[in-house]
Amino acid sequence: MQGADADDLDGVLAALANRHRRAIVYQLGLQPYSIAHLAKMRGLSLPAIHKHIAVLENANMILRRKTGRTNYLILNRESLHELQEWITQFTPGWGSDEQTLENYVAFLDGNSNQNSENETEEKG
Amino acid sequence: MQGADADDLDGVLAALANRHRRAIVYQLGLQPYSIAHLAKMRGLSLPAIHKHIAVLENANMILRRKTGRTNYLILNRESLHELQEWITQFTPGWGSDEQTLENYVAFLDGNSNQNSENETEEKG
DNA sequence: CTAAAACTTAACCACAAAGTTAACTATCGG
DNA sequence: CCGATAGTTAACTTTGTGGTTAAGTTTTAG
Repeated sequence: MQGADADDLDGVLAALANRHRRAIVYQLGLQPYSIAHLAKMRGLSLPAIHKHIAVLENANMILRRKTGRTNYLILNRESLHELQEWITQFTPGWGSDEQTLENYVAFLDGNSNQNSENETEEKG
Repeated sequence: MQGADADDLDGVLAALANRHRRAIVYQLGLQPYSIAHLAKMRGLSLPAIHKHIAVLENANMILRRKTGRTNYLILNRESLHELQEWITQFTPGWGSDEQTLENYVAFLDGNSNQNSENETEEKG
C-alpha cells in the first residue's frame, strides 16, 4: 500500500518545504510553545503563524493541548518516521552515482559501437 | 554555519514536495533515464518534465550526461545526505511526545496551582 | 462588566508553481 | 538535404502559497 504513505509524505514534505515551518518544527522538537509565542519568535502575525500551524497539523506533525485560552504545541516525532524511512531507501548505494552514470552511458555506447573505451580526457 | 545548509535543505525539500519529482527521484535512484523517457513514464509533456528536471538540478539532486542528442540522468544520492542528517537530529527522543506535552502543561499548572495531579482518566 | 490576551476566520493581494501550446535548436537515420 | 527525435525556451493560464488587515470568539484579569 503505497497510496496512504505517499499522501502522508506529500503533506510532511510540503510542510517542511518552508523555512518558518522548519524552524517551528525545530523549536517544538525542543519543548512546547504557545502559538503566540511562536509568532513572536518568528516575527510573524498571528494569522500568518496560524496558517503555518494549520499546515503542520494537517500533516499530523504537531500535537496540541489547549489549557485556558492558550494552545501549547509540541512536535509529533512519529510524523518524521515515514520520511526517515523513505530517504533511507536511497541510502544503500551511498555515493558513486557519477561513475554509475558513466558506466551506463558507456554500456549503451558499447551496444551500437562495440567500443567501451573512454572518449573523454578524464583518464589521461 | 547553518546558512548554506539551510539553503540546500530548502531546495531539496521544495524539490521533494511534489509527487512527480519524488517519482523521478525514485526512478533515477534505480538507473539512469533520458528526459523523454521520464516524460513518458510520468505522462507529462516535455516542457513540463523539463521544468521538474530544472528544479531537481537546481537542488543539485541529479547528475546529467549528454550523449548525442539524449540526456541521461541519475540520482545524486549525496544531495539526500544533508536532509537525512537534518531529520536524524529529531530522532533521539523518538516517541512519547504526547506525554511530554501533558507533563509540560501540568508543570505550568503546578506553578500557579500547586497541584500536579492528573485530571485525565489515563492512569486508573 | 469591561478590557485585553490568545486565538480563529474571512476577504483580499502579490507572487510563485505547474501545466499548456508554439516555436526554436541540435542531432541522428536514411 | 530532409524528416523525425530530443531537448530547450518563451508566453500564457490556472491554481496554490504566504502574507496582509479587519472582525469575530473565548478566556482571563481587574
